[in-house]
Formats: sequence, structure tokens, C-alpha cells
Amino acid sequence: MATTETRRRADAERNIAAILDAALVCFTEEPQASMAAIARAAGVGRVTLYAHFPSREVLLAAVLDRTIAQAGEVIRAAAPSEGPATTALRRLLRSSWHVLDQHRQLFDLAQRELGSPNLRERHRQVVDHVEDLLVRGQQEGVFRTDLPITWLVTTVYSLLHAAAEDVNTGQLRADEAAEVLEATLLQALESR
Amino acid sequence: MATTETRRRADAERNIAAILDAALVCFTEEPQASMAAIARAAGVGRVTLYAHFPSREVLLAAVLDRTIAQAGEVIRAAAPSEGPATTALRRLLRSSWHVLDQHRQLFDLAQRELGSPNLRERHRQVVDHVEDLLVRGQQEGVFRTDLPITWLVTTVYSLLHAAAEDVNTGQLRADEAAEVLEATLLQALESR
DNA sequence: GATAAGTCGAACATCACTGTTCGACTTATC
DNA sequence: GATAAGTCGAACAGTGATGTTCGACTTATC
Repeated sequence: MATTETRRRADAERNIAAILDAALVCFTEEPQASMAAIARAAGVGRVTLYAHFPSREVLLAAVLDRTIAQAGEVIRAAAPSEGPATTALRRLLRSSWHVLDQHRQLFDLAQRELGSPNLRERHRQVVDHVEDLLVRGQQEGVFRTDLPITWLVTTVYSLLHAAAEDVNTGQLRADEAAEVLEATLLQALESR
Repeated sequence: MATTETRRRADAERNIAAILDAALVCFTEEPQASMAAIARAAGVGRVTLYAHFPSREVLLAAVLDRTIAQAGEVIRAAAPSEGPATTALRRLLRSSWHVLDQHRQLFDLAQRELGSPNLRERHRQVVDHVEDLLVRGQQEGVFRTDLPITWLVTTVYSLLHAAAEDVNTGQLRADEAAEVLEATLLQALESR
């Protein structure tokens, strides 16, 4: 698939994966994480890190790409355009609140550090799935129409993120998160 | 009130106020704002900044203290323990969503940069007002009781912050914010 | 209008992070 | 088991932030 010139060795491949894993964790839990800290977390020398990702910017972009791809897959798997909007939203929350939150946090970071105009495109592709679902719910008459649609999207992402944070700080159990989110969001979005 | 040894000169007093104003803005819109940037924003030399606030840490603490005090006053002015819980929440949102958001953001920053155990106390004093109000609403039977109270508090702060951010990015007009927040929160919290 | 208080720019030391180079070493791969 | 690919520590230069010091200057205050 990705063979530029010579094939990569197996251990290099493993290290790259370890670095991306570690970088995702580091970036999301501490946005200013240094390259040294990421290398340490990945169990890899700093030089090796730079061998694969020539700059912090490149690494961040790589992590972002990978997370966007994952988010895309997870959303597609939840089939947000199938069945009634409420049950579709339920499915989406159950399967992907965590991935969507990572995506959101990385996007915030990338926007600050890369100041990206083209980035917005890729972000849209993920956000739009949620927006489409909400619009569909409005057309079905189950979601409220008295507020701007952008605000409804914001509401979903905002509570998603809040739940993820509460899980991180131990205020909420991970297995409760989807349930609590569902109960809160469905009622908040419901049409009267 | 605060005369340690000799009285401060009027221009010094003015500069301190300008610095605190500028620091609040800088910290909330860019958490890693440098001391040089803050000094520039305050229209003051870097040395003057250090003359009044010997370190970044001290400055942040001062900004935090001031914001907590403001938040306390604003909340007290909204009389959250008077009248029905729903109208009290309405009053609180109308008068103080902006201040409460600044408080939240500064608290996040302070928690990261100062790693504060004692800070939590001061934070509590502000958060508790919201929590008390929510508990009161539960007792009155108007707010839902099927979710952890901590999550309800999180919901309020999270949407507060989301609205503030949407105002910052121009997605929401400042004069709409309170209304939109009110519509979303009252429905999300409502008991069935 | 004298004096103390305050401001400010320039320059300094220190520190942490970024990214790079080197050379020795290890390990996958054929 | 030879070779190329990959790892790694040490050491380097560059940058940008934090605090500090100095000395000249301005400005409240009595």
C-alpha cells in the first residue's frame, strides 16, 4: 500500500505505531507535551522519533490524520443515516463518544498549533455526519427546531467532551458515560 | 484596606489594573500567553509587569482571585436561592454566563499550571452555588433526579463554556447566548 | 520644586525545547 | 551470516521564554 522506495522493517513499523499511540495519549492529556516526553512514553529514543517524524508539526498532523480516519470508520459503522434519528443518535453515542472526543481535542490543538485553513475541510467531514443526523431528526419532527443547528451540533460535541473529561477525572465511570450522555442529549434536543 | 507599608502611587494602581485586565484577556484567549505578550497588551514595559507580579505564577493567581471575587459577587447578585429554581437559574444565566465561563477557563489553566490542591477550595465556593441551585430544583421536583448531580453541574458549565466559545468564533451572537443557553439547559435538566 | 516612587529599555544568565549530526551498536531480512 | 536498515545516547546550535539587574528617565505627591 505505502511503499515509497524500500520496504520498512518490521520493528520500524512497530515503533511508528507505538509513537502514534503514545502521541495521541500525550497530546490529548497534555497539549504542550514535548517531543522528549512523547518519545519516552512510546519507549523509544528521541532520535528515533525524529527519524520517523521530522518535526512536531508533522507528528501532530499524522496523529490527526489517523484519528480522523478512525473517527470516520466508527461513524460509518454506526450508520447514522439509517433508521429513526433518535435511535441512530443512540447508536452513535454508544459506539463513538470516546473517539469523537479525541477527534475534537486534537482538532482544537491542531487549530491552535497549525492554524489550519485546509484542516477545516477534514474536520467538516466528521462534524457533518452529526449535523446531517440532527437535521434529519428535525425533518422527522423529533428534534427541536427553535435553535440554530450549529448550536445543536455544539451541544452534542460539548457534552461529549464534558463526559470524556468527567471520566478522566474519575467523576464518571466509563461504562456510565454513554448512558448519561444519551439521557441528557436526547432530552435536550427533543422537540416539543 | 491594603496598605502594607507605604501607599501605592496612582499610576502604579492604574497599571496594576491594566495588567490584570490584559492578563485576563490573554490567559482566556491563549493559555500559553507569554509575560512579554501580556505586558504589551497592557501597554506596559516587561520590567513594570515583573515589578508588580514577581512571577507568572503570582500573576495567574492574582487574576484568578480577582475573577473568583467577581464571579462571587455576580452570583450573589442573581440571588440563586430566592424564588423558584427555574427562574433562579434563568436569572443566573442571564446575568453571569460570561463571568462563569471566564472563571471556568481560568480554573482549568490554574489547575494545569499550578497543580492546585488548595485551589479546589476556592473553586468549590463558586461551583457550589450552581450545585445548590440544582439540588433545590430537584427538591422542588422541577429538575431531573435520574442522573448524578455532579453530571448536572458539569452539563451547566460545559454548555456555558460552549456558548462562550461560539460567541468568540462568531457562530453565536452575544445577545443570543443567554437565551439559547436557557432554552437548552432548562429542557435538558427538566424533570419528567 | 524636591523627593521618593514608578517606569522602561537594554542587557544578562538560565532553562527547556527543537531539530541535527555523529558514531557505535543492534536487529530484521535475504 | 552478511548487509542494510534501524536504534540510541551524547553532544551541538538555535530559539524563545523567564526572571533579574542596571542606570537613566518621568511623574505623582507633599
